[in-house]
Amino acid sequence: MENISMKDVAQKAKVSTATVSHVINETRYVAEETKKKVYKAMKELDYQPNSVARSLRSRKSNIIGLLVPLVASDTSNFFFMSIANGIEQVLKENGYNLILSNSSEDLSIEQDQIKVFNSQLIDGLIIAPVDSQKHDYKENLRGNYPVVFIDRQPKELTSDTVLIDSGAGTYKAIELLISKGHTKIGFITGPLGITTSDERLQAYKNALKNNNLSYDESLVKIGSATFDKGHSFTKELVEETGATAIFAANNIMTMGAVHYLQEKDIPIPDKVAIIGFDDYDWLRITSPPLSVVKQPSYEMGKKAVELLIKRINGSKDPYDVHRLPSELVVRGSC
Amino acid sequence: MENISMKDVAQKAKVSTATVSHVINETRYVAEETKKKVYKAMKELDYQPNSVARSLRSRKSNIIGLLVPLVASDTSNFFFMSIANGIEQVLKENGYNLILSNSSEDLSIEQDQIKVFNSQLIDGLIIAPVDSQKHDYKENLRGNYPVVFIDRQPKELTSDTVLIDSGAGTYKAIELLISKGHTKIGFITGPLGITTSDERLQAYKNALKNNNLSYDESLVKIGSATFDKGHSFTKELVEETGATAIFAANNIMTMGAVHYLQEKDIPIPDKVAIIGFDDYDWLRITSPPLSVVKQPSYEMGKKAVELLIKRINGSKDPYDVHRLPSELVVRGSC
DNA sequence: GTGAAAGCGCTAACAC
DNA sequence: GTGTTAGCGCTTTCAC
Repeated sequence: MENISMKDVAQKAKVSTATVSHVINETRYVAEETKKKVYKAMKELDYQPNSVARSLRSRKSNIIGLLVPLVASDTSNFFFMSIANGIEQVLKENGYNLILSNSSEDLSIEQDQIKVFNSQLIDGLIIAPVDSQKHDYKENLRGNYPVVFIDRQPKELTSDTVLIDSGAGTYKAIELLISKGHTKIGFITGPLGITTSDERLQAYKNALKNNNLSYDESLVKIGSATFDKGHSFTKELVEETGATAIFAANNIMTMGAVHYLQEKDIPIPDKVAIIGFDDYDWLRITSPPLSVVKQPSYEMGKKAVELLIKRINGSKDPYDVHRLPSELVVRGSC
Repeated sequence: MENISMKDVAQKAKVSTATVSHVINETRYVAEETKKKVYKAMKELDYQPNSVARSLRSRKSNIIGLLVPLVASDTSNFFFMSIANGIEQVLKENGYNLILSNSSEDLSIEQDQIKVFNSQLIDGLIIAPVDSQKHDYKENLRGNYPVVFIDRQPKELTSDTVLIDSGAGTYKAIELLISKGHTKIGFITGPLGITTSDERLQAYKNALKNNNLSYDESLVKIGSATFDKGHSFTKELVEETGATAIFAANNIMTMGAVHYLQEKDIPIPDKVAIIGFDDYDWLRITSPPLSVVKQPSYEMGKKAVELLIKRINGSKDPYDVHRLPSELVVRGSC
């Protein structure tokens, strides 16, 4: 199939390409009669505007990049995919499209993907950085497009950032467990060094301190964020450390923890209470239904898009960090 | 920040833009000395090639579109997101990028999104069509890029198609239930008319027939694919129709069904056996762990990409329908 | 072994 | 109200 260009339309409608362009973009007045001719020619030729040429000329692609750290495991992706979904929705309403890209939680892959984005393809980037604390993103992110960081706070404030205050939800969860009389509360987390993990552990410590409980290192288990680690950490905490309550600081380890308790027929919450992280439908089907700290992922995506579009439209406001509240959802497991 | 173009690099390196281009793309011989000069200039200027200009000129964007029908509910997306993940992975290995787009399971939104793609932006499209049986995609999909259909078979074979033979897994599941002595097997499904649902229902009927069980319409519940429908259908089947086994034909209704059984403390599988659809980590945490029909979503994404890239590279083979096998994973719930 | 220059399809400044 | 035309940054043909 041959490609129809604006020139073809212009010829057929007996007008100039400028007129065709202005009809399409409604960017200057065109007489009704002329418009009609142009529309007719477009229809007859089945004209499809070439968005690449348009982007080149207008220096605007209407495409937004999203770079998230998905790992192979089936479940850890839910959170970011949920965000992606929210972002996609809001972008569409604003006439933008989404390029989804995956850093696989690997810094060098992330840098490669950023290089792809730097080649003038996108109007803006939303990124959940792999290594927000040690790595300096200023060096890589020097494409001439605005950037919004999500979920993890970069060490320097060089862009707008949207975070979830997961500390607050964690703090409430731990306090709830304490109020129910638990003194040995196990804390299971993925690797430290990303802001979300650090924040949750800090909230755990604070809650203990403010309630006159001493911090016991043996109750804190740190390892890769996997189902199996969630499982084995819970086993250790319950069997060896004598924990009567478990807090899991991410969704996949939550599942591993629940799995262990159900497998051993340990009564929840009578023998061991548990509070998990992230709220998904599947948590409703455990028995009893799981209490969780819920993160507003959709809202985070939405907020990120709003900030990004504001920047694309030229805002020069000082960079801002937005914190969305996390919420403690109390169900039967504690 | 000013934009550095190839011209700047050429000037700095005292060569022509042609040479710079050939150095970057390794598309004709360039003397080592010259190459070095060019690389040096690129580095010093921090040159980022403009992929939009490249696409315009070379008529190749290295971008693939993916159009999937996600709906708002948190869980129904897992399947397609899992596919997206697989696709993204394989594309990256081949130097392509992914534009993710969402039809929201709505035909008119889908057509709008296809129009966006038709504007010469993408080199190929992978689509899980909303309405594969009634709607004729030939009319919309006339961009000059190859297309691969996934998950749902379009009524006419106008493109390569990758499907999962979910009928085979369903058949095995129903036969297993029959072999355990069940004669009243409830079947819960989302709306018919999409090939996957139709295929699963047909397999159910076939399994009954081949085992000399009569088909009882009151055991088949058809409705929107939601958690709550899965819940209420199961309730009706167990309380009113007297079903002793449940087969749920998609993942979200599976969850609703399990939720009902656990809520009512109905012993699984002693009182009611259940087999669900799609295999995710969270199914391991139900008690007992759920038996499911597992779909190879990653493999489907991978196969779709392979077919698409073959077409992009000019293959003129006749269109092909690939069927990937589904698998019955037997755990404790039946 | 390298350069000059046309042109991909569009937008927008300038002209009338 | 509309047309002419330069040029976005790159690839590629033709020339030497």
